Amino acid sequence: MNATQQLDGRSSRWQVHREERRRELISQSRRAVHRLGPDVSMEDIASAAGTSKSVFYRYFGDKAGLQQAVGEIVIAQMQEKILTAAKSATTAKQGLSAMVSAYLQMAETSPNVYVFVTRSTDAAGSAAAAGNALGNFFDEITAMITVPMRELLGSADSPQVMYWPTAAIGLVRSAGELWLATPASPAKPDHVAMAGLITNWLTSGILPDIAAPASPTLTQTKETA
Amino acid sequence: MNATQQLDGRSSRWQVHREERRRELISQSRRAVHRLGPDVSMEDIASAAGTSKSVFYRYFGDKAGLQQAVGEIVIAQMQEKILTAAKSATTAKQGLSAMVSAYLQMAETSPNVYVFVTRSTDAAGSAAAAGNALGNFFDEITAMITVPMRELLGSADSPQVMYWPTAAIGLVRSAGELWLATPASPAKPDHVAMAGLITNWLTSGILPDIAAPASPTLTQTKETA
DNA sequence: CAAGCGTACCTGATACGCTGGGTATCGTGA
DNA sequence: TCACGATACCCAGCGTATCAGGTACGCTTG
Repeated sequence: MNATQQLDGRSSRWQVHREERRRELISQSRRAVHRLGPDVSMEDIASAAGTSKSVFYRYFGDKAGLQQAVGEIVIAQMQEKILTAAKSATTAKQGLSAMVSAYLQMAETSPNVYVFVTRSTDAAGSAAAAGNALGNFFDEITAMITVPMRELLGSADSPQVMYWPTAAIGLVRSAGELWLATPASPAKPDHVAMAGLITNWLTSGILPDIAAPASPTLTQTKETA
Repeated sequence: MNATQQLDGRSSRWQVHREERRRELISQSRRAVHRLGPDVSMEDIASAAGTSKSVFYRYFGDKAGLQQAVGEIVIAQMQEKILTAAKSATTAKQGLSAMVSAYLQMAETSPNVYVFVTRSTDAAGSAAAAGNALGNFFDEITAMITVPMRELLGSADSPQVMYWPTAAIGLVRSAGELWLATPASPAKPDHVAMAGLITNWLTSGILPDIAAPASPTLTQTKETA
């Protein structure tokens, strides 16, 4: 019971060390995944970090914990970028565009880390848990949409607030991953153009593109305007 | 060289049997996954089908092969439902709505099978292959949107045709899985309402819901009208 | 033409290798 | 003494190898 006190010098001495070490382990993991791919084993991650598995299991519990820890770092960096962009944004659409752009940039920075962080690691069980515990990674991103949207709409439990943020993330994710996997070519949109396309699809849907079969340049212009 | 002929009756006599058996194994697998969850081992599937692993590996190569085989059956059933609904559809939006509805119904029929079929089984490797080889399951569904869309727009390689179908599937998938995982409550939209919401988001985006914070009923009406 | 043997292929089962996640044991340093 | 960290270990699960049957086909031969 006195263990809850944590006032023992022999305990508190480790606190700072643990936090520091944890950050270091996460950073090393990120590098290892970036180099070795999203399917790295815990053992390979550990040895790439110059230590052994037991350390990682002590710090993160299991592999899902490590994925989540790395994911939080990645999200934090993304969030930072979004917040600076949001300062100059006036409309909700501009804020959304900033998020899409940040998402693409995150995935682009290291596809391996992106996949690693994104995979849900099952962990859950039989039924439809796949949708619910969607890895906690997307949950955090979803919250970044849900919160502003809720105060924009007022109603807290409308189907829009309940489902649209998740739906939007799904669209961004799918389109982004395909874009990421597409080999470079003249036809491939660049980062900005892709973010514009996606943002327009989210806000206005596909009908405008059907009604007026505009050139991609036109569509892109519509976004930046 | 005469081995390429393959006219030997000792070989050909198995053709019909193999096809029949294969269908039976897929059907048994579907049942087994439905009962035992999406994480069933090959051994459990085999014993549930009254046989042993070796048969399954002979017929499907590996687990990914089995997943794909089951997936094709599921897609075929879904496609059948869509085609009948598409006969009475006149606008592209109605066709889209039919697809969304069919997708939701498919997932709803057996969440376990849905998850089993949906999971990509990695199989791919290091880089951004996750987006490209998205399991072949979503690829087939994507094609169901791409083909009509291409002839509607004319241009075959516009970014819209390249990316929107995948993006749309991503939206449907995310929203559908969250909807599936949501416990039943008065606030939860039913099948039809959810399909209407999703279809509207795909065609018109979220702006209409923001500009006029309509009640869900209104939004739903807009779709059925 | 018909009996019979060899052939091609399928079936189902068990045993095994291997990888990878997660745990328990034990030595070590402040 | 206590947390740390490395090694050894366990276990599940995928995929492979091997083996003993079983049955229709087809070619040969009397």
